Amino acid sequence: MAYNNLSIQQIADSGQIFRFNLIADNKWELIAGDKYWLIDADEEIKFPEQFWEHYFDMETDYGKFISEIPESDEYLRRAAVAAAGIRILNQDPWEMLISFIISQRKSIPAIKTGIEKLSARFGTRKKKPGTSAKGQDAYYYAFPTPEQLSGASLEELEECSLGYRAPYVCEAAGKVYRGECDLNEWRHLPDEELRAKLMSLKGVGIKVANCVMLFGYHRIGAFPVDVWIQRIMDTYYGGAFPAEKYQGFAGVMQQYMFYYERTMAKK
DNA sequence: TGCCAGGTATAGG
DNA sequence: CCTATACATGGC
Repeated sequence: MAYNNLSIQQIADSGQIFRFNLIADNKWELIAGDKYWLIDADEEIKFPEQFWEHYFDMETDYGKFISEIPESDEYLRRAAVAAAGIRILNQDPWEMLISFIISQRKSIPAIKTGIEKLSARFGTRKKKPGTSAKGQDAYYYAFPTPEQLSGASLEELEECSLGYRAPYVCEAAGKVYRGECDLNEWRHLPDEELRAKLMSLKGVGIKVANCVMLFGYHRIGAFPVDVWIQRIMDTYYGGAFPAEKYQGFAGVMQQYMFYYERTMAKK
């Protein structure tokens, strides 16, 4: 069966995930935590396990969100049409926390490089399932666990192009590994308390906290404001996006705008 | 080749 | 409370 509101390319380019890359014509490689999936976008999408179906949030109707956009908001309408295949993935809070700490003041390609270096250095090497790849290409590196990353020295972290963020990653890894920050327990917290917990970590401000909430805890009401979203708000919304119109799912609109604006900028 | 990147911590007013 | 500034390093 074919699915609604599902575009591999749009999701891979949406900025919510950093280990989802085009490796050949319509062939995409996706690594989430310690899992790997080689997707052939020429074929009809078939989820290899239930894990991936939930990961892609297939239980949620995104058409319903789009239908909530008023006709009067022409900009958001256009954005939603252009980005209608985006879904908010159910990613791992730990991976999102580290990834978005790294993301500050970095370009998306540079973020990806840093995460790959971290994974190659501290993550577990695993065989790629479902491919005939040979040699080095037959393996991938899982995202490092808190235990693996907390074992890294500050110097080793710096060698992964983390720059001034290395101490932030070091501290977060230690606190999570030692259980001072129980990211799974935090799943039960209401939004405000969760945000406060995240921001108690050094290197996590309001924007990174909102990204971890949106992408790692699936709090789709969270609305991260970065330079792109700020520019959009200034240009089209007089400085403030009317998030109250999208109670509980403003983060979906954020993704539509972020993707659309960046796609337009490339042309 | 320089400029800038999915921001944040910190100091000073 | 609010604003200005420094910050490491890669990618284009």
